[in-house]
Amino acid sequence: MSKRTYTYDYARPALATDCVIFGFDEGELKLLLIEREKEPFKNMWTLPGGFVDVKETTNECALRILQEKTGLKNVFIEQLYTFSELNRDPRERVVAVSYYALVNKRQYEIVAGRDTVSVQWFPINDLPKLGFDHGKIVKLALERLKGKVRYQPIGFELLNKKFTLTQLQHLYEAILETSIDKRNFRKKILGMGLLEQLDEKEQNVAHKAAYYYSFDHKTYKQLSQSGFLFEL
Amino acid sequence: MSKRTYTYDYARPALATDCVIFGFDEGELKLLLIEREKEPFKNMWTLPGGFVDVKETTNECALRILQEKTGLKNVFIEQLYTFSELNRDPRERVVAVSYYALVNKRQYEIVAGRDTVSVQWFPINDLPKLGFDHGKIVKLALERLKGKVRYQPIGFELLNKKFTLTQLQHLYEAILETSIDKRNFRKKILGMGLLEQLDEKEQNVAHKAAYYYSFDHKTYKQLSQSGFLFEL
DNA sequence: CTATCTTTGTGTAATAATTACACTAAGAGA
DNA sequence: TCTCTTAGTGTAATTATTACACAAAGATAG
Repeated sequence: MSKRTYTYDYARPALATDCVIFGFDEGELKLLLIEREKEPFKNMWTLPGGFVDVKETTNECALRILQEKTGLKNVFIEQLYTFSELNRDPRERVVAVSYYALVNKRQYEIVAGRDTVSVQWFPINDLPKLGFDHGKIVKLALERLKGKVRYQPIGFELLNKKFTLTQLQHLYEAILETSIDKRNFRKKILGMGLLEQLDEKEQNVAHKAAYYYSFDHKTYKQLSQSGFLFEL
Repeated sequence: MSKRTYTYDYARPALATDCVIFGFDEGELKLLLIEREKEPFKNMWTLPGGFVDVKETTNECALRILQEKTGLKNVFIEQLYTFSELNRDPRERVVAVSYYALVNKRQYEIVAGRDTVSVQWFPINDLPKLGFDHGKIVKLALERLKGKVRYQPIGFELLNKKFTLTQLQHLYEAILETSIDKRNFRKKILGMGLLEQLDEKEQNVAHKAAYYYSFDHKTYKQLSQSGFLFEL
């Protein structure tokens, strides 16, 4: 492939995306980080990120890089914030559009891809020091997740399609960092009429088996169009 | 000034900012638009926007362009969303970081600046057709404003430092597109303890004069740090 | 100077939402 | 069959939200 260059009348910042990937496991919120293979921040942990191609949207870029570097595909992402401080990348001026992803950990194989030494889930309360300004991005993503999870049913992206009410409660407790009364939680979440109780129960548990439920996306879509607000 | 050019190994999108400017007057929410002097969209109404200089943050860029094109300075802005669709600008690939601004209309002189034929306030319910994808940006900004105004005291940016409770109520009614009960509104907003009643009343009104109030930013800061949530 | 007009400023009762709280049922394993 | 663990359930007390009407102020017009 022949090398070519691109010339403009004015200097342009490079444009990149970075992605904060949330998972949920063992009652804990986790973050997927990658260990960099190259400078800068070689062998340090960072968010997966990379440069935006001139023929893709930032959304497409975030999804592509997620797959290239971690093996994740078809995940739920939302734009978070655009970071444009002048020295956030030591190489040159890079403006980063950040995203957060909510991933069902069990559903995917994690693979260290291009430019990455390794990929690993970290508990949110035990993160390593991150390269670039990624600590700041993670902080903002957490705040956003906490705010959003209360009035939009996005938490379900972190669980299996079928889940028990206790799993769902633990998820909310982990994200919101509170404890929730079991009876009140069930009353409220079932009262919205958005969970469907399945005929199936947990298996291989050494105690009373819980029913599985699934989130009814179709009904939610209808209701939210007619002004209904999901609110926990 | 000699012309020079900038060369990179990979093609880069141009980076710009666009700003949705909200004002409030005569009980109505308004938007400040500019009429473009040049192609594309010559003589059409658009949001004030322009390209990011390689030595400024997008925040700085939005503030600079606001001043250059409309004369507004020192205004409250917040980042909204980054738009990166491939054909949003007919000239070339432009990624735009959008902002919204809340402006006290009375406090500033509006001046048509660089590249602008004229600048004008439009009622939010009677906007002209906008150039680029700016209609979409305005729609998102409105949604964001509606959501945010309920749990952050940002509405005050649209009013004078001293305002009457009726003015404040009308502001909320305009943004949220509802009507609010006067007594319940006052009970709630005064109950938060964030408004200070001044010794001054309205003047030159042909009816009972209302007391002026001001928002106590200092107390709000303290309270919000200790977990208090403004919520209307 | 009196009557009229407009808007301010105020309280209470009815209803709805949220919180606090404890025991039985199921089922695996010892 | 006993023990252990978690599932699943209702009610009363408290708090928040809603609905609603009239006297007081002050300018203006006659």
